[in-house]
Amino acid sequence: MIYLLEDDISIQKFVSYALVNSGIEVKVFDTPSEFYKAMNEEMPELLLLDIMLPEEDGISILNKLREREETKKLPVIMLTAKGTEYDRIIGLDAGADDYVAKPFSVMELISRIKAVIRRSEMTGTKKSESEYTVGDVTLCTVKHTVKVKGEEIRLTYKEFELLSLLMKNKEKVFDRDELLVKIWGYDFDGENRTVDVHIRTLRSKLKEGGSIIETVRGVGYKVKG
Amino acid sequence: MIYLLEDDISIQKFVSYALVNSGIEVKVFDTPSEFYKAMNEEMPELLLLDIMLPEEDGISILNKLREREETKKLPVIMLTAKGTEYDRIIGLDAGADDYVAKPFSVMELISRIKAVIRRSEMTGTKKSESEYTVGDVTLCTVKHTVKVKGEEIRLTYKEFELLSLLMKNKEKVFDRDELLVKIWGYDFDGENRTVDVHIRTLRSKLKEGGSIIETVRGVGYKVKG
DNA sequence: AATAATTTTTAACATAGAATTAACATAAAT
DNA sequence: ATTTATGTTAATTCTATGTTAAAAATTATT
Repeated sequence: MIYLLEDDISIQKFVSYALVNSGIEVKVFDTPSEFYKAMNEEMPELLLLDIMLPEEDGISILNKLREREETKKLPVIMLTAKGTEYDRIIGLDAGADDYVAKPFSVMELISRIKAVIRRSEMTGTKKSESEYTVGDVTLCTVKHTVKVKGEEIRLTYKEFELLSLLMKNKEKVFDRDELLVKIWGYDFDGENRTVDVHIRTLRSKLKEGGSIIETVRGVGYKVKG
Repeated sequence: MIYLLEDDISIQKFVSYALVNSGIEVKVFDTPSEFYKAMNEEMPELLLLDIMLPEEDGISILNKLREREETKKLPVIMLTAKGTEYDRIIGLDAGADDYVAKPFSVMELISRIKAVIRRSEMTGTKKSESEYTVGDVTLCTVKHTVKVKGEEIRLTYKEFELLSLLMKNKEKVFDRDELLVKIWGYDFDGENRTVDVHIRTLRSKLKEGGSIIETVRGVGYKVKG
């Protein structure tokens, strides 16, 4: 779950459309107060924060977040109006993890979000957050490695993403279209069955560990818990 | 992690921008009291200390630091207002490791910081923190040397920084943008592929040792553990 | 200041590796 | 038994990275 704090409606629409299409959940807030309220209920994985906002500017919000222990390490990407050097500096100064200058492309935003999340998983050094184990299979997002009974398995990019998504959400069934959107992106217009082939190579590469991936006939695939 | 104790906002911004761009973490403090509080929680690698401060001047702070056993050897660089001979002398006298006169350039500051840290690593004789070995490759940040099977390899600045970052974080995958930010700086707006070329020359210079650098297809590079 | 040497970056092309498709095989459901 | 969904395989297409050399920028030298 990602939070977007942005008052400009057109950007709100653009961003949430882009993210939802990429299988990323978003909650949008117009004002800092709404955002603060939500933060007390559920913590997002990442915050997209506009610099120019009503009530209170983005930098000030960021500073507050960095002061509180619970939000100190929350990954934040700043959305800056024109990518001016000044915005850049103060954004970074306050400890943003990245910044994106408007106007930005969907692709750029998505890849930055993914990169920041990967990095934050890394620096968190919370093994718990970067390492997932199911049965004999252990996956580490930081090192980008997968081990089955201690033996390292070489996976390609898509294979890794696929396994990683399934393992992070074990027990949950993903249908093929969902997987396509989340891993291949909304603009992928290829065959559905591509997923099957990847599942097949995954199972075969994981050997004994391959049995953690279950076929849910008529629906899709899941990793059993 | 470096601490900056400085009340002038423009210098705060300038310095932290410069450091973050060079992949150095900074925490900024406006007042001595904030700084002292932080010192009890986490000790920095180095302190950038302005001479003119509210509450208590820099020289006095430095003297206090030198009195306490835990902070006796903390590397300190003084920031002096005009670089007058007078400030210079008392700053050094109190045991600063270096001083930099405002206004200073980014490059100057960075290189001084690195020099002071390098020296302090040296006298500390903490081999553990200045020398890294992976496979046949040994890198020493103090001497700024790299050896493969005992044979010394000449690396350029960027090559060294790159190898050093990867070796200090072995197993961790860095994507190209991350490497660009950490080594080239935030404002580098060149090609992504520049990284590849440096990786290539590194591998080739390291000969047999080059195999410690792994390509993680679709993501970036890492040094295998 | 001019020149030479070195380092860094860009750009173009080559290649290895991965993703996709399509065709056929097999197993589950009706 | 027939239909439908998934498994399997291998050829094809596409993409990321490797590689090279030249241009640009930086630094050292005269």
